[in-house]
Amino acid sequence: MQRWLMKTEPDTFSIDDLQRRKIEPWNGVRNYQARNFIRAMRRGDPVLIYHSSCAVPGVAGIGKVASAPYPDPTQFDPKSEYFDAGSDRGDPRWTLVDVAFVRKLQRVITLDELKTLRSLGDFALIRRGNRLSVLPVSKAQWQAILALE
DNA sequence: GCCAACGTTGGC
DNA sequence: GCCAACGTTGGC
Repeated sequence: MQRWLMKTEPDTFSIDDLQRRKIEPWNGVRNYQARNFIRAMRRGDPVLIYHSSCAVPGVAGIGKVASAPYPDPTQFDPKSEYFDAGSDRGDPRWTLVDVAFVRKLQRVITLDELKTLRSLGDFALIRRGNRLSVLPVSKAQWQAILALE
């Protein structure tokens, strides 16, 4: 089992939206490194849901991977903002998983707090200039983050 | 294959 | 809204 962190912009899709929907196809990831992490996901893997590009960026809740990785259908939909004319149906370029709601945190654990957590070690989320929207979280990092709740 | 231009992400 | 970081594109 591996642990992950997935970013979402709460103005577009927040932890509350995930709670209402219960399960959501996590479409629109269009970065090869993030895609490769998605392809390594397995059903049941725990996921930190992170709110980005908002007033208080931080970890807002917990989800879990609820499907095997499969081709992101939006890449073949010309009407979708995620359409990719270069993707081949025989060998789709972009992959997603379904993410299920597990719980909201009692409070958002902010990026500011995470930056001060020495125990996180080298963590991609708090590296300067980081833009990865899907990244792995070690067991130690997972526990250190949730200990702040 | 290099690299300048351009686009996107995301914190502030 | 600004801008640093960095990925992608395309001319050469």
